[in-house]
Amino acid sequence: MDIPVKSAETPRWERRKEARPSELMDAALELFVEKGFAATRLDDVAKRAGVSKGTLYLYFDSKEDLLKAVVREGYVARIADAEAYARAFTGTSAELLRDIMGMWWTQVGATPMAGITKLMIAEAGNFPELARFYHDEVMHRGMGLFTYALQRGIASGEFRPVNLEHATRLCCAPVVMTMIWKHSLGLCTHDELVPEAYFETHLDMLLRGLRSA
Amino acid sequence: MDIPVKSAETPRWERRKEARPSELMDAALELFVEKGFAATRLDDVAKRAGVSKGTLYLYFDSKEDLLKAVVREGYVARIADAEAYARAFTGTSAELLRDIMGMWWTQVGATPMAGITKLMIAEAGNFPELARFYHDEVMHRGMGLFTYALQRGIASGEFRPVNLEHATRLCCAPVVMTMIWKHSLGLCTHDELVPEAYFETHLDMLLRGLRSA
Amino acid sequence: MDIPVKSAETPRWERRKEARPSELMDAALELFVEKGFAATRLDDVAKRAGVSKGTLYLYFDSKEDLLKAVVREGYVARIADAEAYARAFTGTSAELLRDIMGMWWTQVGATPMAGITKLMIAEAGNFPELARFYHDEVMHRGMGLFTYALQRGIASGEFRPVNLEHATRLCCAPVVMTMIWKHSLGLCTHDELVPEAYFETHLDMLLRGLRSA
Amino acid sequence: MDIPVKSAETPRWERRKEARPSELMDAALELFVEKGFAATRLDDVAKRAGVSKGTLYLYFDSKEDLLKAVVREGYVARIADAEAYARAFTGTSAELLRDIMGMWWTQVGATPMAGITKLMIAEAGNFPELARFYHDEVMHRGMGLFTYALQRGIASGEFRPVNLEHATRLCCAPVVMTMIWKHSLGLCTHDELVPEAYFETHLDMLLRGLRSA
DNA sequence: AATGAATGAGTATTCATTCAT
DNA sequence: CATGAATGAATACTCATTCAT
Repeated sequence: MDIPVKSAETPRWERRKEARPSELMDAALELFVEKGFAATRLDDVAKRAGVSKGTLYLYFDSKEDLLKAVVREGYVARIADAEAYARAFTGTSAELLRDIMGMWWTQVGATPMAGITKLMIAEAGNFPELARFYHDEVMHRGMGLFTYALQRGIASGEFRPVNLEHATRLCCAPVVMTMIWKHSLGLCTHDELVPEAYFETHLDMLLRGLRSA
Repeated sequence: MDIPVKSAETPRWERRKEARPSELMDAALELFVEKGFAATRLDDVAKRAGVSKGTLYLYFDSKEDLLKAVVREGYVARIADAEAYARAFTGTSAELLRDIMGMWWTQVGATPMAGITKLMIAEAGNFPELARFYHDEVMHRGMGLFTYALQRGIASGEFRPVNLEHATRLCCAPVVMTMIWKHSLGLCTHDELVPEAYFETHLDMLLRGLRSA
Repeated sequence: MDIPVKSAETPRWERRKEARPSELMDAALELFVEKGFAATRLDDVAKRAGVSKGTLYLYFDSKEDLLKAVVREGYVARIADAEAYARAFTGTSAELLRDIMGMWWTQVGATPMAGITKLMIAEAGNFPELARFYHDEVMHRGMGLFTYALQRGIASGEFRPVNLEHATRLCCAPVVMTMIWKHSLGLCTHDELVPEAYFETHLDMLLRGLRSA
Repeated sequence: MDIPVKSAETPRWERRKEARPSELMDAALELFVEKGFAATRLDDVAKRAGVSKGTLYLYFDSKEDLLKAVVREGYVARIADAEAYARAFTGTSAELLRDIMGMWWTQVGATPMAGITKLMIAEAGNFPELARFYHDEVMHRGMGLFTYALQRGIASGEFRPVNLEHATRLCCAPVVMTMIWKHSLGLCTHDELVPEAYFETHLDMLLRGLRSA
């Protein structure tokens, strides 16, 4: 049994109990988004996080469990923040729509986490339970924010009465599409699209469409 | 992929010889869309098409080749038809927008082929070449139809001048999102959404936003 | 994609659909007996049977399934034969005992299958379902043969009345022990023991103990 | 394996310091016997002993070393006691046989240590050196006790002359089998067998078989 | 053309062992 | 002494691909 000589500067490992899970989830997020669930090797996740493969299993029961953690961790807090913001908002509903959309893009759409949406779309068929969680806790609640703003504007007479379900989706679709696009087909083109400007146009058109009278 | 010339007599057991490739692609399409590329087993594709796994390799060089064929097959001729339709159109640009959207939904969005879009989004990262093909030959040309209609309306004074790139995307986003939704998260809920009605609202809002003056 | 040049004399594989399962079970029996269940690698089983690891999975669902097949296959037919023999036997009960014991040793004890007994003892804790099968279908039925002979001898007055349960076990124990011994501790000594002679002594002593009056 | 000298004062938390090795061996014995060597996880051994996995390595060099310690520990002194008892015995040889068998069962067979026999049978193939130790120091010496009693009885004319090797094994087989049974297949049935009564029958039959004249 | 038995590279997962704290 | 986070070698199992029939 040979005991390897340890070099002074590279300890074989280091205790990181608290930091590990999020380091691992960060690494996993990047790879899952880039390659998809199946094509991501746990070896690579571990390597990117700078640990051995075995270490992954100290924190997550399985590859699927890791995916779940990434998805759950990524979103929920952010949505709750936005809900609180909306409830406390006192300006016009048009401003509220603009703010929600802006926060969504800044805090999610422009971050690596936007890839989660693409991921969930790709894997919904393979993880029905997770898909339902994502649908209920992320998509539905996220869309609820827009429904709230629209309803608020209609109630105040700021907007004309419209089908809420439809209008909600019309608010979200361009944002979601942009997030998805960035992580899929957008990878193979050199888009000139500036999301912020695009969303300005979106809001402009939308508000014209919602204007009462 | 050479498809053999069919001999003059057609004994019963040979009946389907030239139908094989598309039967296989149909089976593959369903499974790729449902499970994703990696999670689809060629065993299952073959079983669904009622042939043995070996037979797949008579028609396709590899799993990847099958995916490419499925994607390429999916869009053949349809866009060209729509392009011809648009060029020949003589009504208002609003009507043209409505027609293009309607055809797109009817001929693609409402068919299993809508799943290809989801598929490409999921696999774009792993098959850049295929993604580029899909982007250039399908998405870009498809979006070009809307750009054409918008440009036509602006030129005629029917629409106010808007950023064409942005407006094009705003036209498409709700349709693409609906196609994707149907094949992913939509699977785990019982949506009440009626696409046709939704697109009516979409057009209504859009045209209000485009109205000149 | 390089296609390897095939050498004339070693086809990469050969169709053996009928013969495969028993070839694989033979190989597995040897290794399971020699090394135990856990220490046997399926790679080695495959190699010993002259096939690839994947081929194993064409015939058996899992390592555990392979073990079950080996155990089931090994025994049941032999027991049924012996039961038929006993029922049809017309000589003295002492002769029947001797014959049963002789057949048991010749057809099982002296063959590699004796190792299954050792295997089941080692793995009973890990495969309760299999252990129960073995207990019910092999041990219990095997012991039943001796019970039958003893009962027959007592009924005819050839043997004195004895506790049947105890006597049955006393008949079997030396035979089972010899089988187990051969495949465990016996491996590390150079036993002079000649099983046939030992069983002669066993029968001689046993029959003295059973003699009526 | 060095057991550190215990310091004079014994604070409460140190109380068990010198008991550790045997607590660990007790835990290991139970698990090795129940699951076999390979299927026993050191994590579980440590948990059952109420220590961390690392602690195991303070006392034992490896899993194999632990097994060796468990086996060696199991028999210590007991055989020597029985040998002394036999040498000093002054009654009939039949009584001596009964006593030896009774002590063996009471002090070993009926205790968890009986499981060691099963363990060695299961693992003899994988640990030849340990198997040889167990064979020489336990089985052979244990059987020697019966050989001694038999020889004594033949010399005194109490027993008829028999093949000593054979008779010794015939004495032991039912006892060993009962120990093994209890820890393997016996686990999956509700045996009515009362070992003490069974051994009475065994001795009765045996002595009838040994009776001179 | 079609089959399906056989292959073997690829990967998720386990667990004995190490060692900084 | 004791801990438990970290390691990485080992292995069961999967599945795209091949090719004799």
